[in-house]
Amino acid sequence: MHDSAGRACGTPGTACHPKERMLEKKPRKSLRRKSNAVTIDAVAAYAKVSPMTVSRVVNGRGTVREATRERVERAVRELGYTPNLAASSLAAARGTRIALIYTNPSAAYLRELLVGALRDASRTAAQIVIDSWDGFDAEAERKAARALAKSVSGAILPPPLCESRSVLAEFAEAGVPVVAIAAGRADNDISHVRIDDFRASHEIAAHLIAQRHRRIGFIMGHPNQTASARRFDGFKAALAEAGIEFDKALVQQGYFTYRSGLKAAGKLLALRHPPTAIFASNDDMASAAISVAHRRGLDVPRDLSVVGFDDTSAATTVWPELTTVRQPVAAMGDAAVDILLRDIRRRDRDTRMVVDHVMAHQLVKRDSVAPPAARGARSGA
Amino acid sequence: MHDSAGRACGTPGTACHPKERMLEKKPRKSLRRKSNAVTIDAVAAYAKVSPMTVSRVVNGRGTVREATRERVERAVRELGYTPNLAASSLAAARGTRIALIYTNPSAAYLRELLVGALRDASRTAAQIVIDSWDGFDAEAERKAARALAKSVSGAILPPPLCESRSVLAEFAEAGVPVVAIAAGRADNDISHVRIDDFRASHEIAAHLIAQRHRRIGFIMGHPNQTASARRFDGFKAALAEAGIEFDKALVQQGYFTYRSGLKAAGKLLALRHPPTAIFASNDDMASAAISVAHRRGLDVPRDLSVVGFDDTSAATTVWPELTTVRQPVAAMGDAAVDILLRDIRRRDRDTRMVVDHVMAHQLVKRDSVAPPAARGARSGA
DNA sequence: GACACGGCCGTTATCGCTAACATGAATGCG
DNA sequence: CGCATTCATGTTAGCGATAACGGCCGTGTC
Repeated sequence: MHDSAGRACGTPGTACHPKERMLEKKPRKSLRRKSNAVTIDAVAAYAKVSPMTVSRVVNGRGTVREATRERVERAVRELGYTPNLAASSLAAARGTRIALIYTNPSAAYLRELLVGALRDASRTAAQIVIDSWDGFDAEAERKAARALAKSVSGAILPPPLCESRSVLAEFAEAGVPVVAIAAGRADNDISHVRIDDFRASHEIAAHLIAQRHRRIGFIMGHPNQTASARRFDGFKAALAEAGIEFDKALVQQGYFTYRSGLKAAGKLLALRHPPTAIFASNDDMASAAISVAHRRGLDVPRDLSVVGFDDTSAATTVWPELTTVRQPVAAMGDAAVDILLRDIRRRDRDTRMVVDHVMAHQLVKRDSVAPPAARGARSGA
Repeated sequence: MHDSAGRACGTPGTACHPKERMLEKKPRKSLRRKSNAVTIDAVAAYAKVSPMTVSRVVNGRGTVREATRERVERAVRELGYTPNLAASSLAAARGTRIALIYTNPSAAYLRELLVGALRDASRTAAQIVIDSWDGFDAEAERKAARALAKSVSGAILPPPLCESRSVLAEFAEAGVPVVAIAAGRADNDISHVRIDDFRASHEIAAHLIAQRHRRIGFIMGHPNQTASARRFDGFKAALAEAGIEFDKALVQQGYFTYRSGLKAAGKLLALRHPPTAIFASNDDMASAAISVAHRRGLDVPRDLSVVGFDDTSAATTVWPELTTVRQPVAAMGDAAVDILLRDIRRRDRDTRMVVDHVMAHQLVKRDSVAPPAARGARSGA
């Protein structure tokens, strides 16, 4: 059936005749070779083993006798061998294509994620393909997921996509492993890379409290993202721990947009007893809060402290610069690719590998926080 | 000498016996395949051509009849084919790695550029490696360039790196083609992808003038970027054309940062005869201008119109949203990769290919511009 | 002592793609 | 009209690595 192979074997003078074979081995000179890099064959010859054994040693897979391993390792070292990633991932046939899908996320956020993902991808010869599903409705998303699942062997889903059950289901059905970035709660079926939103939120709220703030306004994140609730919980916990009564008049709904932050901050500052600090669930809304404060003639941080969340570029393009929580987004992208690759590789087993990778966040103190002014200072100014 | 090979051939029952070989050929059915991705063979079959022809079409190399090309292109589209990067670069043995280097650019800008570059890269099986040279001095840049030139076969340089003579020289010496993104003036030795800053600036200034603005403040861009001067020239040309006398008191130096915009706008609005509109050389500085206006109790656009430049995400995260000039940054990234690949491919000739690709910009009208209020309206409010 | 079993390592056949060469048709030229 | 050329496409042979499989050999096991 495989006609070229058949023909080759029926033809005299080819590989099928041992004697002739040896002869024709002579004119074998790679007319193709361009790179002068050392290959696995060179190492194999040097160590007097087969290329396969070298591969086993290099990848630490399979069983190799200690003496052999050492011989190979020495050869690798002495020849300065570096595996060709392209060849490796081709041969391993491990689908090496990973989708990164986004739907209108914060620009800064996506950029960081891409930077991270790419850094890892170029190390491991993985291929990132990005896809924008801006403005897709649920049905379109489902379709796109189904189509994409056919051509990639892994997918990275930043928020808010990672919360979409139907998209997740589509990938799961196709057997394509998925990593959710920064989803608030761990879903048991898929891998996650995230920070501990609760602890981070708790920390920054505690920072505000340590500066003697007692009336702290809170601007919530989008209700369809679980991270929002986590951040709110962390805030409340910090309050409770400090023995501060939770005042729900100081909480406003936001949607992670500058616009929504404007509205929420406006309401907060129009209160008869306005807060002395505002904790916004992301940097965009925190920027908006600063803008509103300025418009009302308040100085930040003297009259009002403001903190954000994420440490996106918005945090440093406003003035004063925001105190916020840094998410290591680039590292998260890196980690996501790593997890996916690992999972894809061990696809032989039926065991799907699910990891929940929680990364360290960092409280970044900048200029938007100060102790509250003495009572009456504002009207006196 | 090669003892393992010798042993194998002397051993009975192995590949050296033709008969046995034929028998074992039967059960040959790709036991290997794991990825269900669309391959070049699938496309070839669908388009009823050989894989080689598909390769030619996808890579734009060699000669293919127009009709055939279209058939293949349709097949590619309908099957959703994406070339396998690993296989491609393995076969071609061609360095297919392209560096994208950045030094602290606007986040939104880089993201767009990456998105564009990657889109093309995944189409053409190129591999993008990104590198950050944040905070490098001239010497460090030179060193990094030299090192990088050894491992990549092309480089994309967004501003301000594309203005660095020494970096350019380093790549040129190594024979690595370079594409400068959005450099203001075309350098004759390297390829460029940019918009016509002069015309774009002229256009948006004319828009302001058409709204009957006569006193227009201008915030300049960073003096070390040639695009800044181009934008300034376009502004002045529009003024001259409308017969408006150029008033240098209405021009302030800026540095493309929010912070510098704050200062410049502050000076402009503190003037005895403040402008009725401000033209900032980028969106960040325009956002700052809005912030300053708000702090002074001015309504935008009623009391002050503001326009920006670039249409980065900053343009839509402020309120009111900015009227600005849209640079097709993603498309520019795409184009840059394309140019590089084309150049790399025809490396056989000694002719270096230099192109100057000027892309179309677009005036985006949003809510930050209105005709100037009647004199005295502000104090009356 | 025959047979099963598992550690160690070699052979083979690809992975998906493309450089180089081969082929065949259309065209040019004297 | 024959033969060189060019154009358009197919064929062959790998690129450098690994999965799958099988052979050899020492160890148990009954």
